[in-house]
Amino acid sequence: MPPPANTARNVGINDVAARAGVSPGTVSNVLNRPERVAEATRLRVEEAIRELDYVRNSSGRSLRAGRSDSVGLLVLDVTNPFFTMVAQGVEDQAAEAGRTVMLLNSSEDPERQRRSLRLLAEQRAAGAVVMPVDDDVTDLLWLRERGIPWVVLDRGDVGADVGSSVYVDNHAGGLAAGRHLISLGHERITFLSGPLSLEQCRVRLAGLRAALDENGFDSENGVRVIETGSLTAASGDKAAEEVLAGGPRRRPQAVFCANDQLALGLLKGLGERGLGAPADLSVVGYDDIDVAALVHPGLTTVAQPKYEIGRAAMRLLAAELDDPGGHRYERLLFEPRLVVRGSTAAYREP
Amino acid sequence: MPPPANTARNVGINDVAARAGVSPGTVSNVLNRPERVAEATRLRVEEAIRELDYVRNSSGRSLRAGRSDSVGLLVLDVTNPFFTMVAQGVEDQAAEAGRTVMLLNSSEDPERQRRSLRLLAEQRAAGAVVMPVDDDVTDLLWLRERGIPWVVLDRGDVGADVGSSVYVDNHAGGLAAGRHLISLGHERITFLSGPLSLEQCRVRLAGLRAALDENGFDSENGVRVIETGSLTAASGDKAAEEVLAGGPRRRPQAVFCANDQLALGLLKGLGERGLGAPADLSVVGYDDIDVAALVHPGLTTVAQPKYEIGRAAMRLLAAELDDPGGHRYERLLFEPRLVVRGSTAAYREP
DNA sequence: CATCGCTATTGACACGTTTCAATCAAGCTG
DNA sequence: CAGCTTGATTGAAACGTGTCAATAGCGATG
Repeated sequence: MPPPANTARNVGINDVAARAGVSPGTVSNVLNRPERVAEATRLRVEEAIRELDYVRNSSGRSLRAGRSDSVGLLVLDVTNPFFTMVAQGVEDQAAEAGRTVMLLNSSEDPERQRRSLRLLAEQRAAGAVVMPVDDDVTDLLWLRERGIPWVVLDRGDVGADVGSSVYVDNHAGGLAAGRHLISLGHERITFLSGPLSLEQCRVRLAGLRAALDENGFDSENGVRVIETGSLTAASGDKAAEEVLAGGPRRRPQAVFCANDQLALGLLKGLGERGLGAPADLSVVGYDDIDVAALVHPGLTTVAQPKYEIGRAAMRLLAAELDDPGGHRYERLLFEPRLVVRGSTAAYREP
Repeated sequence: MPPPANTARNVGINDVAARAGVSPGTVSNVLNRPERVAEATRLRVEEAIRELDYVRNSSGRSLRAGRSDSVGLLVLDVTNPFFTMVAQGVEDQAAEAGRTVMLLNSSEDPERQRRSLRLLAEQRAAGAVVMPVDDDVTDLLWLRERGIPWVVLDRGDVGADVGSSVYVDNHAGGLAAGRHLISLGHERITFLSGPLSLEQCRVRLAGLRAALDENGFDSENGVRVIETGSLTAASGDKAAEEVLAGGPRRRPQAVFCANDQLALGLLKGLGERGLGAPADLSVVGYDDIDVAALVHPGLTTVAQPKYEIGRAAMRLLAAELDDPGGHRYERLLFEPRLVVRGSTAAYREP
C-alpha cells in the first residue's frame, strides 16, 4: 500500500490571519500574549486555528527567538537503570516548566559526548543537563560561551566556579558501605570498580578506605582494587574469577562494588562457581536500582535519590534560564543512604 | 560566581561569507555540496569557519527545508529495560544515517502520547518510530496527513495498510511458553497480565491458550488471568497474594507473566511468603531483559530481539524518508525464542 | 470642539538558511 | 576571432515566526 501523496500545504500563521480577517501579528499575540487582544477577535482567531488545524512551527519560532525552547539531557548510558530514573526526574520537572527534553547519550565515550554537545549548539538548545564523561570541561565551557547554560549532574570534580551542579556525596556512600562491612567483622575487602577514569568510582573507593582508616586498618594495602572496563553486569560476571583468586583462605571476606550492575553480575559469577552471598562472602552494591530489591538474597546497597537529583538538576537549570544575569551558580548536595538487605552478613570462618 | 554575560554575537553564514570574501550562497554550498565549489575557495571558506568558530543553525535550516532532520522515538516507558534496549537500536541505526533521535515517552498514557505526537508536528520532525499505547490510529493518521511518516513498533493490530510496522510474533511467544510448561507436566496455569488494553498482553495470552488447546486442555476455563495495572515489578509483587489464593491444592502449578518485570516482582512476592520457583511453582517471563539471567534461579523467559527490532524500525523509516512516493509500506515480523533457565521445572505433587 | 489618553491592531522587518536562475570567467572549437 | 560550452559564483527570494514602533479608534477631559 502506497503512502498518500503529501499534498496538504502547510498552513501558517498567515493563513490563519487571512481566515480570521486579521493581521499575522494579531494571531501571534493570540498565541503568545492572549491578554493583549480583545476577546471578540481572540475567539475569531481561535476559531480559524481550529478550522484550519493550524500547528505552529517551532523552527520559525526558535529562529526568530535565536534559541530553541527545549533542553538537552546527556547521560552516560541509556540502558543503565540508574540513568533512566534520573532521566524520568528531569523529564517530569521539565514538563512542569513547559519544556521538552531531548535525550542524548554518550556511551561513556568522550568523542560521542563532544558530538552531542555540538548538536545542542547547532540546535541552539535552551540549556542542558549533563553527566560528563570525564573532568575535562573545555567542551562545556565552549557550550556556555555560545550562550547555552548547563547543570552538571553526578560529578563532584567539575569546578563549581563554572556552573551549577547536583551531586550525591559519594565519599559518604563509600564510608557507609565500609563501616557496615567492618561492623560485620570483615576486614579483607575488595573494591570492584568500573573505569577509574570515572570520578564516582574513585571517590567511593576513597570513602571505603576512610572507613578502614578510622578503624585502624591498613587502608592502602588492605583493600584490593579490581578495575573493570565498564559498569555493567557482564563486567561483574567476568570479574568473579579474579575476585576469587587466591583460594578460600585468601579470598576477600567482602566485596564492595562500584554499582549494582557490577554487583549483580558478580553474584551470578559467584553462583556459577558454587559460592554465594552472604554465606561465603558479603557483597555490597551502589545505586539501589529496582532489581536490587528483587534478587534473592536482596542486595545490600547504597541508595541514591535518583529521581530527585534529576528533578533538582532541571530545577536549577530552569532557574538559570528564567533569570539570566542575576543568577548565581549553585551546588546541591544530596546524601546517600545505606540499605541493608540479605547479601551481607557477619563474618564466619570458612 | 555569576555566569558570564552572553555577549558573543551569534555568528552566521553571512559573517563567514564576509570573512572569506565570498557570497553566502557559496558558504552554503561548501557546507552542503562541497563538490560544486572550487578547491581554493572551499579551503578559504573552511578557514573562515574555523576562525569564527561557526556552528550552523538548524532552526534556519529546517525552516527553509520545511522539515527538521531529526526523528522522534515514542516509547511506553523509559525506565523499562526492554524499551531502552530498543531505543539503543533505534539510536545506533539513526546515527549511521546521520539523523538525530528525540526520545519521548508516553508512560502508557493516551493523553501524553497525543501531546508527544503534537510536539513532533510542531517540530516538523522528519518522521517517527512509535510504540502506540492503544489501537486507536486517528492521531497517527493525523500526523501522517501533516507529512510526518512513522513506523509502528511492537504492535500487531495497528493496520498494516496505514504504515510500516515491526513486530515480534507474540502469539508464537505465548505458544512456546505454554508448550514448555505443558511439557513439564503443568496444566493449572495462571497468566499474570499487564493492562489488557495492551495488545501484547492479549496476544501472548492467546498463544498460551493455543498451547493448551492443542493438548486437549480446556483453554477457556483452564487458565486463570490476573490483570494488573502496569507491567512493573511492583505490580508483580503485589499480585503474589492473588496468585496464591485458593491454598496449596488450588494454586497454579505455573505462572506465565506478560513480561519479565512482573515475573521478577512475583518471584519476590513468593519469596516473602516462603515459596519459591521452581520448587513450589514454575514461573515464565517475557522479554529476556538482562537481569533475567542474573537472578537466582535464572528466569525462564521468551526472548525478543530488542536491539534488532529497534534497528529494523529505524531502517524502515529511513527507507521511507529517502524515497517518498515510490515507497510501499512494509511489515517486518521477528520470531521470539524461548530461553529455559532455572525458574521452571517438572511438576511435583505438593 | 479640540485634545488627550488609552487600548487594539497593524505592517514591516529580521532571524539564518537553502535554492535557483542568472551572471561571469575561461577554455575550446571551427 | 567569434561563438559555445563548461564550471564557479552570485544575488535575491522565500521559509514562518515574533517584535515593535506606528496607527487607528474612541471615549473622556478640559
